[in-house]
Amino acid sequence: MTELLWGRQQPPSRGPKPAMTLTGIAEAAIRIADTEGLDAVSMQRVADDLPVTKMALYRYVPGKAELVAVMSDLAIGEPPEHPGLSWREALLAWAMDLFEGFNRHPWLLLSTVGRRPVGPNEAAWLDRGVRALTGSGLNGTEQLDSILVLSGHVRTIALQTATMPGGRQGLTEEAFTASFAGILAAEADRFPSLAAALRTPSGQENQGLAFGLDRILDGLELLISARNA
Amino acid sequence: MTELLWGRQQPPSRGPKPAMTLTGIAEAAIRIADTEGLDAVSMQRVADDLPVTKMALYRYVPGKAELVAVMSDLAIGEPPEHPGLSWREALLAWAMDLFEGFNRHPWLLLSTVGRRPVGPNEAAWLDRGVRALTGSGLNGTEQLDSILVLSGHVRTIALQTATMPGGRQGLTEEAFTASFAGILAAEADRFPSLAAALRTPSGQENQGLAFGLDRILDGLELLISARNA
DNA sequence: CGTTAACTGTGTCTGTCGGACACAGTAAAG
DNA sequence: CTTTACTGTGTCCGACAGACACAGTTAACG
Repeated sequence: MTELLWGRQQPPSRGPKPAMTLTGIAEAAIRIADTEGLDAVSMQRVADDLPVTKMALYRYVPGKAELVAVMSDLAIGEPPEHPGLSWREALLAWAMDLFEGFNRHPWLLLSTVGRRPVGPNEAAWLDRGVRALTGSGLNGTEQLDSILVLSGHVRTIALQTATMPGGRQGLTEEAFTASFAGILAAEADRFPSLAAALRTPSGQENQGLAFGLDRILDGLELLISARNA
Repeated sequence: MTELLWGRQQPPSRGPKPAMTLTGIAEAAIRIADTEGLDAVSMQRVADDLPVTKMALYRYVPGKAELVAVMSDLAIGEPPEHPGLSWREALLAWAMDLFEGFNRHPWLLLSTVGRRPVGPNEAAWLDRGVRALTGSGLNGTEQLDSILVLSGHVRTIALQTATMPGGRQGLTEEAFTASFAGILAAEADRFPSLAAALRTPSGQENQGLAFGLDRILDGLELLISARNA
């Protein structure tokens, strides 16, 4: 798995030249996932697009899980550079870039859940995040935990706002809030606090993202200030 | 879907008495998911455990997605009560309870991703969370966004630490960090900040959970203090 | 320059999955 | 006692991941 992700495969000397490349296969899979959703990515479907038979793919990829891992790392790509920013500005830009990446490929929210091998691009993202906190007074574990909180929040908001192609996410944002409001109007007495909170008009777009990032960064700033005092 | 979740189904008058109940089916599915993982929950598998034929289940549930929704809401259960706490203590307890719930049923981390209909128990959790912030000076949207940040962080940490039965999560925590460290040792020059951060010894268990919760709650306290000033 | 060995792409097959559909048995309403 | 609605069941289908054997192709080696 890690060998595939990091490109640690020596090219074979004998035998016919491979007609495809691993990245080519992954790019085809990404194209399908972008337009039709992650559920539409099957070995058969990817093979049809290349076009090649399904079993030919297994010469390049041990299984579907590995293909998803490769296409995920390829899709997130390298993190953008933002030189000359303070740690707070850099972390904010990092989080917004990550949010944009999740919006560009919403299926990443589904394919990158749980413990899994880290690919080179994901490692680069982690490196960029940690780099913003070097010299802040936080130790390495705290630096990693900080960007974990940030990325977790970005994921949370992206999952709520993203629209998945292919109907994996059956409800649109409006349908969701509408059905939620309807249920809660009928059961408002059972959930008084929640019903009251839902009565206040929601703010602008992506308010939840900015709100959480501001709170997290405020909390980090408090800790960093205490460390440097 | 919502009708099922909220028990809005009038019992039929004519015909034979149903031999099963929706909750009985969901409990069987929960038992399977707890011991063998979410992937082991198939219509056939649930039917075999009851025991009944697969198609009999479709008399109670329109499809598998609905079954998963029902079993998820049933598994998370009602939130524990913690009377007489400050808003910060109450939110902390709420987050820890949620973390415990995710640890009791790790498959909830997989079955409750993305926009989906809210069940009665999940609504109760939201209500308890929001209740802690009533009277804090935050408006309804901010209250909801606050518990969203907290629950998102709990999810993030639970996903990293939880061990899924059935091998859905192929890597143990040790195997993951070991492979990660191995890769990064070989490519330390490409990711210097990340490599440096990983060199510091990791702290005690669940440090990431406490770290993030402290930062988020600190940030919230800052905002609440500003509002009340 | 042949021979051989390794590698490629392919076709066939199996087991599992969710789900559609028709059918027979059963129990309550009229 | 008939009708009607509901139950559980058996059969069937298409899609899926993947195992396996096989034929064609190309580079290394004698």
